Amino acid sequence: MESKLILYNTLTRRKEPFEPINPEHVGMYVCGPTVYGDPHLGHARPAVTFDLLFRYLKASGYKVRYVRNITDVGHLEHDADEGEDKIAKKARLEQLEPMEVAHYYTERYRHAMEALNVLSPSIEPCASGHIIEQIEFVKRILDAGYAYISNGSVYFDVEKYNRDHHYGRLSGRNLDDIIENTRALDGQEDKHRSVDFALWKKASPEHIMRWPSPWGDGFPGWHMECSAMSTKYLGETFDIHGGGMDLMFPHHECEIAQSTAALGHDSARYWIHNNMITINGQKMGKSLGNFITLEELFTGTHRLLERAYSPMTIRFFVLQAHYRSTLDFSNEALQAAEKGLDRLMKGIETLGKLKAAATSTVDVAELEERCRTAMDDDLNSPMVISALFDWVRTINQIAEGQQSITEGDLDRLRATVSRYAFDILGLRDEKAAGASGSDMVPRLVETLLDIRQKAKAAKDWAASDAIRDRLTEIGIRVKDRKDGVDWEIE
RNA sequence: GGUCUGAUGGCCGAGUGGCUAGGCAAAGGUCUGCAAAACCUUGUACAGCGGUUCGAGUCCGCUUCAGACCUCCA
Repeated sequence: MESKLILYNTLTRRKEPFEPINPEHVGMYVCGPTVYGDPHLGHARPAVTFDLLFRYLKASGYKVRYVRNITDVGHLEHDADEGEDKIAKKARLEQLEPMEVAHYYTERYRHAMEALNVLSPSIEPCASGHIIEQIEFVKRILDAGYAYISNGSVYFDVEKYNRDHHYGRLSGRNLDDIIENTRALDGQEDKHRSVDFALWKKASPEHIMRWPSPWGDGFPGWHMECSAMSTKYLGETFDIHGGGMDLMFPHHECEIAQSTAALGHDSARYWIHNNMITINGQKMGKSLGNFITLEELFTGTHRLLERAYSPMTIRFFVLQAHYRSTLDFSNEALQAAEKGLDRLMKGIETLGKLKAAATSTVDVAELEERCRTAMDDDLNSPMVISALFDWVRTINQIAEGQQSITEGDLDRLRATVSRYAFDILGLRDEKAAGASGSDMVPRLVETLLDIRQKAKAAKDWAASDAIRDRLTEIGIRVKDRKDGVDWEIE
């Protein structure tokens, strides 16, 4: 397994060569969605980013076990309704069983992911299905002496932990700063200190989602599921832990503390964080009221949207920026992405129709080399796209007869383009996919074009143009080449 | 206030010491019976000031501005 992949590790704040624990296998855990609302543009970023990593690792020959959780237990709601679980709250408002809500939004999430051509992870565990594992994990932390029981809840003793380890090493904080700057919240009188966080929370009588535990009826704290489920499916040490940058603190910091307390060491070796999507330079967020759901994006039904954008446009838009940069949303940027993607897909269609020649004037190996180097350098998908665009130009030049390519080179070029555009970037030719199923249309078009060619040969421009105009009307663009005619669906 | 990012041409967005990123938009041209498509050409972009260096968008310092996290958040 020869790989030169370099990944930026948030833990060390630098790019490091990726070396899996087991040379053949990679274990990867990514924080998935909380299923109490529709998936939005923000969900697309980590989903596509880690899909890219998943795809690239697989394409590089690794056997990858990719675990992405579904948070269906809900987190605590601190603002309006004290201590009420988010999903329970939603359920109460919509008069549904909490699991009904979770199931509904899980399905919505999966459909959106499918539309974005995000591969299904190897395992998609939900928190509610792993209560036992979470209770066991809490017990281990208690046994290790880094937690305390208080009035039916279990809290992590951050101060004690920090005496033996460094609480804040992922996010670059130290405990004194955190203590100084932590806002005092209501309803936390059971905690010894404000920085302590809940491992298990006692359920109030009206709390719907509850499970029995050694400490009484309650529910797991919101950092617990990731520690418990990653350990269960990937082991006590695994390769990659991913998620959005906003989860770095406190979520991932607490995960590290929990694992270190229970296991004696951090479980993940490479911590990878994707940056946020912004709207007019501002973070997209529920509280800001400026978030756009994926459904709204696909249908164009949001006041900020000039029109609908296809799932592939969104995917391409995300891939055109490096995952560690913020990506600013705008109609203009999305429309540019849409046109760019169109150009790329048309280039690939043209590639499929190229004819081989006796000699090559192009260096096919260059593309593979550029793409691999770019991906190896911390998943630089914009550079891959840039290389592909350069080759679209070359492909068009070949189609125009300005350059030539041999049969062998053509095969290699097709394989490389397909590998990077489809297998690794995960793009999909939506138009071609929509038109497939029957070859009636192509045959019909070609028949008409044959007639037109005869008319052209006879200089019957009226007939020739009539055929072309009628085809244009129904969305088929006729392209006269040097040595014949080509066409494409508009 | 603490911690941490970032500021690139009309727009989006790569690039971390010297070599054209790329896309979109714009202008001119080529090809064509006319178109379309495609191709070619065109932009003295790196927030400001100072420093290091033979050489800086790229390193260092300061300034200004913006954003994120510190509270649920992808």
